[in-house]
Amino acid sequence: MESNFIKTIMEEDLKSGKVDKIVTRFPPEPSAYLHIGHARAIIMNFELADNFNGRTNLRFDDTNPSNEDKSFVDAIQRDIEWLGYKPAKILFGSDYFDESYELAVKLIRKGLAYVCDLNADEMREYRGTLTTTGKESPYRNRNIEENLDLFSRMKAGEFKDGEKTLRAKIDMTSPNMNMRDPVIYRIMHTEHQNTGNKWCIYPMYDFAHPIQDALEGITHSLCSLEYDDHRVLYDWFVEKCEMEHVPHQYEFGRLNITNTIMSKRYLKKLVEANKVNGFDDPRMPTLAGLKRRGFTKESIKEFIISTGLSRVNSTVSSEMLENSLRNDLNYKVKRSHAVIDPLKVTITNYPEDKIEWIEVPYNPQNEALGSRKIAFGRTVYIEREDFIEEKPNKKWKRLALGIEVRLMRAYFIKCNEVIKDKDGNITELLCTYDLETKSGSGFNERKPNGNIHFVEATTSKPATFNLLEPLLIDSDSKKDLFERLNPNSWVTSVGFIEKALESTKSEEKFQFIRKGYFTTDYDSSKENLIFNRTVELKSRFK
RNA sequence: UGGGCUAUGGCCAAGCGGUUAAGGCAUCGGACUUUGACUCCGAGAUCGGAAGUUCAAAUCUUCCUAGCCCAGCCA
Repeated sequence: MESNFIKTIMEEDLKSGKVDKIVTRFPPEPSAYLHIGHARAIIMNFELADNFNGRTNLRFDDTNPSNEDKSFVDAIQRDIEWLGYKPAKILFGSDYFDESYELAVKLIRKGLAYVCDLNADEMREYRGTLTTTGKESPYRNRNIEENLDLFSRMKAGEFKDGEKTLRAKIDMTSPNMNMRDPVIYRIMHTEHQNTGNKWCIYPMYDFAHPIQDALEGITHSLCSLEYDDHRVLYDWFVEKCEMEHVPHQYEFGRLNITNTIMSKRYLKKLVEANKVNGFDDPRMPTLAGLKRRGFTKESIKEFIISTGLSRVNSTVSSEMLENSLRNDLNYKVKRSHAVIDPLKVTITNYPEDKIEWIEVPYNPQNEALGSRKIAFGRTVYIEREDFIEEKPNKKWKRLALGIEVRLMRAYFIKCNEVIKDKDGNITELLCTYDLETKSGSGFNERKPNGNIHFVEATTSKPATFNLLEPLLIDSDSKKDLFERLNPNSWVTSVGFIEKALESTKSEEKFQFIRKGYFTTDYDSSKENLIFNRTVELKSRFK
């Protein structure tokens, strides 16, 4: 990882002796699946700590049972494991409910917290606005005994939701809204995924988080920019609760990607409205979706690292993510032949029943991947887009009427005739091949007008290709999300793959030559082959 | 005169008073090529603006401008 401001801070803290070990934590709220934006937080927390031989905890931030669900904690754990990280500890905010209750009592005893009877509307009024100060709650000066009594009765369930809150007594005139007597405990008669019905009061994030960090010995508590002005509150709680260990919060900018929805709320809406097939739909920017689509953990790490870390909310172009996948897979993966949109070609001068098997390395740039044989015969399929009747210009490096191209790893073929149906659609090409031009023969008399890939008709296997594009197409507006959806985000095409791939297994990755990187989908089987196009190849054409 | 944060090529991002201002993505040239892929060469910024401090400033100061965040009993 290259230099960034947090890494610099850690180096300095280690050097000055402020800390002797870096301890970070990743604190997701289990209220949805993790997305690529979270990957920045995960990867930075783990990599930074690891860089200094420190450690990282996973702590589920489950202080609001109305949002959270066990299924999400499981999904989050799977994703982190997939990325290859092992938390030093797996914890829950709810593990600290007893301690935080005691600390709240401590604040009351110190005269720094009070039970408030204002309802939500009243509290909003009393809070003031961005430009006007707030005014003190009439309950602000209850005596300590009364506060203690009321708070224990809140805990005991004597009051209804919203009837009372516990608030920190700070400063209603502070220009920082967070300091205007923030609520630290609210009443919620809601069952918790971890603690069941033990509690009916739950701590707020601003109170719970610093305490948990302190209790856990976190040294560098990383979060996103919007918590910047919560930091004084964070420090206030650590100080007033007299925490032995003093953690520090550092904020970094969020990562956005062009054409990508990065909001939990929207992702949930897409799933709930059935606009996608669940959180792991291959079009989703969730880690689970990216995995299914074919992204590797290595590519995601490279992307995050290469994107850096700063105090700017950045929007990186999606090409950068795609590039990281291509870089990772280029030498790593088999390169095979697949025809996604087939056009039948008959080689009229090739024997009727003959099939030739030609030995071809899987990846000429990585011999370790071995080789297989590809078939050639009288009938083959090429990509429909690789043929045009009349060669439009000298740049056209594919087939055309009267033009000769090389079928990769096989022979030169020349197109002599185009067969069309009554609507004028091309249904078949009649070509001739030249025996002398066999690949590897050293034939050098003529140059073909390009090289195109193909698949032999009788030996190839039918396959479905999922051609995935961004879910979001309309970048410029603040329009409703559903109006910005790309109607072509998932186009399906039926074509053929070479025989050697017929036993491919779920998640196996390939480069289909000239067509892009593909991954065998979870639902694929030998009888029903399905591939997801992860990304296309780069192209200078067009 | 609410408060906080940010500003380096199209997009990210190093840089922390003295370097020809790293690198990646994108773009544009060119070489190579049985993938219009890969690879390889080559091209581009004086650092939001204005003043100031200094022998010397992207790096320090001041003012200005623009953008983002904050008025949940969400996180």
